[in-house]
Amino acid sequence: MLKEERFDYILKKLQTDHKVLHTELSNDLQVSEDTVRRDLEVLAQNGLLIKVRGGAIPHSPNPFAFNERINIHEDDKRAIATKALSFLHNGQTIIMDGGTSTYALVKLFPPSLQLTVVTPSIPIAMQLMEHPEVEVILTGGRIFKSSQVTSGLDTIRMLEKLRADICFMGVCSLHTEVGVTGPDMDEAAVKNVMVQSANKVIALVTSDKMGTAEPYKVCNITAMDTIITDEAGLALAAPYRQLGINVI
Amino acid sequence: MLKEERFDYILKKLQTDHKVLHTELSNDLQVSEDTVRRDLEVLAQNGLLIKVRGGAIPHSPNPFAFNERINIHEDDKRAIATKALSFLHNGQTIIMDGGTSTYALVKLFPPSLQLTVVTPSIPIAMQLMEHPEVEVILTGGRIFKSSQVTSGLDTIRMLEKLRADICFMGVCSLHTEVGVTGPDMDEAAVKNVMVQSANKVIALVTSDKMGTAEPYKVCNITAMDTIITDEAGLALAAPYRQLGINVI
DNA sequence: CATATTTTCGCAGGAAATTGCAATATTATG
DNA sequence: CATAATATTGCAATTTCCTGCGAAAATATG
Repeated sequence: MLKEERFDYILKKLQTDHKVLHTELSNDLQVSEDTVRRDLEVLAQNGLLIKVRGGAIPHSPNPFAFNERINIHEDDKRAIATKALSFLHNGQTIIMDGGTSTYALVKLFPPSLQLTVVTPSIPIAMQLMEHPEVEVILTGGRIFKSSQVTSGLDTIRMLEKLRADICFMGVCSLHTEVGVTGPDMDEAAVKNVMVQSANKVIALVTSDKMGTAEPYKVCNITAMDTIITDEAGLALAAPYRQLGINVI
Repeated sequence: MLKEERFDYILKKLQTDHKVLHTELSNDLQVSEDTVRRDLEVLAQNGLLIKVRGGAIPHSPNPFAFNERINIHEDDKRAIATKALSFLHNGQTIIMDGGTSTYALVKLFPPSLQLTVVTPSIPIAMQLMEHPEVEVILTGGRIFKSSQVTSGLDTIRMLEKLRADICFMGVCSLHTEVGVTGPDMDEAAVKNVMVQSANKVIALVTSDKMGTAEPYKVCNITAMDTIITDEAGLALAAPYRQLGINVI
């Protein structure tokens, strides 16, 4: 067995279990614990995990913002993303907002899908770089380390010039009267431009975001064409539907 | 059996098995392990696979997957990066070109360094997102999947508006007469703007890039203020020094 | 067709990397 | 503080890698 295969195994196990133990790995890989320890040492030096006594834990590139949230409503988000897939067709230009729901969506892109994706999100851009058919355009600007998106005037300027078929909106609070809101002024401004630059706006929201509001307004709720949510969210769908919004 | 047939077999096996071993290939192809090793050497140089101890693994489409990053520990690049560090001071605005040499440099940033870094490189942006003090500005534009940088008009426009203290140039060929050249037209145009937007230009080049040229011109060699290179590169320094360029 | 040149390939021996083991230090925990 | 678990270090056995060399095959050249 090649050393690289062990690395692969360790990293995969780390991703699913969120921790690895010397003893377990020694068993799984049929090598001594010393070798496991040395493997972890190498991986740690490359920033791929963090060694701790007895084993190792994952190293989120961005401490506790993005990668933490990603596992919280994993199933819900995947369900939402699966519904969203049916809106995508070859040749479209898509604006993909940042956030874990939209990230879950691009992870589900079938390899044959041909799209142009415009996004301010670095994780989404990275994910799509592995995709053979998708053209990726990253909006420029200052990086917000907590949410791993670019923001600011440059971002807005690039989006303004754009005309997209669909905009998928990520993390936002939805409220029938307050509209779509976010926690950051700059990001809210960016989202606002996204909405304006797309023919159709689809919000991906877990139920815990529905009926809530945050300080900065993105747009009116009627700017949304479709809201895709989870089981619990559907129970709250009635008032949105009355406004003519498609909730699925 | 022709060499090309062996290549074919190796690549096919690599695709199905996700790894190949010297011993296995030697058996399958009925040639010595030395020959297998030389074959893998050729394939690796053409970027078709990655040699590892005992065999080879596929060239992962995922850009900075573990196996790629791990081999970045080339001493030359780290030595170059270490020299470059001394040019950095708190408060500066830096343009950081893409490439493995510049990537090696940002990996060495001490945690206390306070900079604003403007870059078209996604790996560099990702690396710096983990840095507590560095402000990161990513230039927007279409992503070139092979080199992991943004390029195009939007990139140029963002860089044009900028005034940076230093620009660190990455992968480029240097030639005393032809100047600085690169393999891609768009990227060369972007690099050209980088050079113009910085007060001082520092090239990070391994010796194998010195005295060579590629199709697209970035700028004259005299636009470089300093060239940082490895041991072997210093031996080729004389003609550059005669032009008033600091070579270290 | 004969000869020269280049390419390919296997082999040998020394260099380097990998791995497991044992001895020793360090840390956690009651 | 004592004891057990875990880490580190040095070392040796093994495997793998690299280099130079020569033989054979392929190719070029007159």
